[in-house]
Order: sequence, then structure tokens, then C-alpha cells
Amino acid sequence: MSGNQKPALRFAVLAIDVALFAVLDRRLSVLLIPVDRPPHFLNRRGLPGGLIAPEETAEQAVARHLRDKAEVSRVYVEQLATFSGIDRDPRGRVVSVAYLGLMPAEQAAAVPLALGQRWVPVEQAKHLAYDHDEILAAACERLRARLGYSTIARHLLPREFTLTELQQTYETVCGRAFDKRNFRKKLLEVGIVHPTGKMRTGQPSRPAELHRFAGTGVSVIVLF
Amino acid sequence: MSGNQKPALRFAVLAIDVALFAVLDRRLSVLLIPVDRPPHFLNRRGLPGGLIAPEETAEQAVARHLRDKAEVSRVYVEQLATFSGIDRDPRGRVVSVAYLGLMPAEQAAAVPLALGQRWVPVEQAKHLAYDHDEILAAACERLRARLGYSTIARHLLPREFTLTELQQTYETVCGRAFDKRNFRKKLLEVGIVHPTGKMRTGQPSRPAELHRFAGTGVSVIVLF
DNA sequence: GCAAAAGTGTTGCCGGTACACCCATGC
DNA sequence: GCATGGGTGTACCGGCAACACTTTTGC
Repeated sequence: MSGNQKPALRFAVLAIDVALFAVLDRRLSVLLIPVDRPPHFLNRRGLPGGLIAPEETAEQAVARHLRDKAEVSRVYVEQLATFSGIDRDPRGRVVSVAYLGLMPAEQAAAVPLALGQRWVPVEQAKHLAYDHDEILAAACERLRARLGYSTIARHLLPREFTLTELQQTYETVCGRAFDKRNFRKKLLEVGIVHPTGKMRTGQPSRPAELHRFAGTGVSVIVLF
Repeated sequence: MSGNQKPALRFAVLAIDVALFAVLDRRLSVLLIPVDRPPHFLNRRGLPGGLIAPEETAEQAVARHLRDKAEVSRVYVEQLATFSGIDRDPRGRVVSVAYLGLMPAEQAAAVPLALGQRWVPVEQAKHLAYDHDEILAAACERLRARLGYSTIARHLLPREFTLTELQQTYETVCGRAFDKRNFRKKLLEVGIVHPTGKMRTGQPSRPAELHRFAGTGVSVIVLF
């Protein structure tokens, strides 16, 4: 381990893994794929991922693997952390750059399940293969934190949404309730969402006004 | 840049880079080493770093390179982000896990400069080799942010310090002044620092009481 | 005794939180 | 007309920011 080791220019095996979240049925859920790699992992589940090719960035690898393996495209992702534990993959040394991804519920519902992949509520996503428990825990923690000081929630919702839907998204991810009046006041006066004038009708209740996030992309704010 | 380069660098090589900070002479400074790699980088400077060996984690690689190259040991480091731009190293594909490191001023002053390495105020650390400008910018931003909601500042100070030294450290990193009474009140009532009873004498002014950070390690708080 | 930095409390204001009722629609 | 969720305003309280003078030492 000390400096008298010859610089090892051998191939590094570099991978990406993605904790892709959606709020489904009022639960924070993560997309898991089947893992069956005898002798170490039999009938387990894990996060989607794969190797980084020699001529692509980690971000491009994320997009490629989500497209090819999960038939998922146009998702928001951001880098989480890199996991370099020596034995994280028992087959050999694999260093993984982990990403946090988000999807609106409707888009998540349209993800094909033919490949055995499933949306699983995070509290049930335990005993994953490799070190994916650890990656998932880091991703959850990061998501919860970012919700409070960024507009990242926009990527968990469709373009237009009601304020109740927005609030429920926050409540589901953060695991606690917010006061309806304070929540609306805050988001509107900070100016990160604004009303469209359109109404959502068809429910057996008073119609709700549809809103949109202001601007594009994720910006930094202070919400709570 | 593509696969037709020489074999040793044909696929991704994994490296670490460290933005190692210290507050010296009331300036936030970063440790830079000389970079002389014809034909791309002549007489430039860059962050210390090096390759990750096959049997060590990224954290171990950081410790090893700092020890071997900069003769620096026992520093606090935390992972920053991974940089995987395809052309970030013109010699070939190198993916780098970047780290943020911190040192107390006295320890930084004791770092040997024989190897050409220098502590450089961050505002003068421009035009670095590779993508190190980008890494350094990310590190500065992260350091400033973490100062406000963690006790990370403990690693920029010696074990015992005066409240004025602590405040100056915050002011230097954040680039703005704080009110003396409010600053002390906050840090003391939150309980992250506590007085030792010892005094620092020898200056031509009233002696100041020495303080310590409570507990060990970095914890999460809200300061401002 | 003078220069230099240490130490110490109070007040006003703003923002966060707690809280309850009427409204519009589908059936 | 009734069930369901949508939408709205106020009052209190606590935390943050602004602010100036006295104290202790070295020289």
C-alpha cells in the first residue's frame, strides 16, 4: 500500500449505478432490477447500472444504461458519490459512480416491467446486492436534504400539477406533514411555482388550479 | 483520445485529486504542485493527486498520495465529486475522484516546500492543469456551504483556539464579516465549542480564553 | 498611560408556525 | 344535498441582526 508499489496502469473497471426514484401511490419508490450472479448473489435485487465505456462520460453511461436496460429516457440525474470499496463486487474490483435519478409518477408507471424490474417502496428495498443498500441510503438522504433547499421536486412531478399534489410529494419524501396554508404561501411567495390559470376538473370535489415550476432546471433556495 | 492511443492509457484509469485547503495569513489557500507534462502542460500548476492502486480504496489512495508526494499526513478529507470528462487529461482517459481536504494553519506551515509545492490563495489559483480549475471551484463552493451547516471548521483550526481565531476562519472562508457578539452567542449556545479555562497570553492585549470543539468528527448543525 | 484585542446584553423586526372555516364540484 | 378535497388570513412567538462600551494585558 505504500509508495514503492509500481504505478498500476491496468484497466480500471468503472461502473455507474442509479438510484432512480418516483413517488408512486404516496410512497417513495426506487427502481430495482433482478440480480442473479452465482455464487454470490442468488435471486437478489439491485440498482440498475453498468460499465462506463472508454469513450463516454459517467453521465452518458447513466443515460445509455437506463435507455438500454430499463427502457427509460429523459430522466433527471445528478451525481451522488463514488463507491470504491475493494470488495463491493465479489467478482473483482469495480468502482462505481452512483447517481440519484428522479421521475414523475406517470412516466414511472409507463416503465416496462418485462425485464423483471420493479418499483419498490424504499422501506422495502433492503438486502440488495453488492453495496447497493449503502448507495440507496445515501441517495435517500441526499434526496430528502435537497428537497428542502432546491427545486429538485420539479422532476418528481409532471409539468402541470396541483398544489396538493406538490405538497403530497414533499410529505411523502420527507416523511412528515406540512401545514397547507403555510406550504402554499411559502412556495408561491418565493416564486418557484406559479399558477397557470387552468383547472383540473373531473374529481368529485372542487376543481384545483394547475401550477408550474418557474424557469427551468434546478435552482437553490431555502424552503424549511 | 479514443481507443487507438497507447495501451497503458487506452481505457479509463482511475485517479484521485485533492483540493487541500488551509487558512494562511487570513487567506483561503490551496496546496498546488508543479505540473510539467509536455506537450500539453508546460510550467503549470495543479492539485496533488495520483492513481488509485488495484487494492486500495479511493480514500486510501488519497492518504497514500498525500503522504508520499506532499509529505502530508493526518488530514481531514471528504469526497467531493467524480470528474469523468473524456478529455480532461489529454494523454488519455483518466477518471478522477476529487476530494476536499482541510488542514490547520500550523500544520500547513510545516508542509515541506522542497518538491515545488506551494500554498496559493484560491483567488490566485487559476489556469491550473487538466480540469483542476473546475475541481477547485467545486471544492471552494462545497467548503463554504459546509461551513454553514456543519462543524467542518474544526479541521481548519488547532485543537485549542480563541473565538476570534474561529471567527476569522469563518470570515476568511465565507468572504464576509460576522458580528462578534452574535457569532459567539450562536456557537456557544449551540454547544459546538466550549471553553477550556486556559488563556492565551503573550500578546500586547487582553488574554483570550482558549476553546475546543465539542465531541469528535464533523456533525451537522445550522449556523446561518 | 496607551495601544490593542477580549469580552459582554438588549431591543426591534421579520419570518415561521399554529390554527378553522367556507367554497366548488360530482354524484 | 352531501361528500370530497380546494382554497384562504391572522396572531403569536422565537430567532436573527444591529448596536457600544468596559476590561485586561504588554510595552
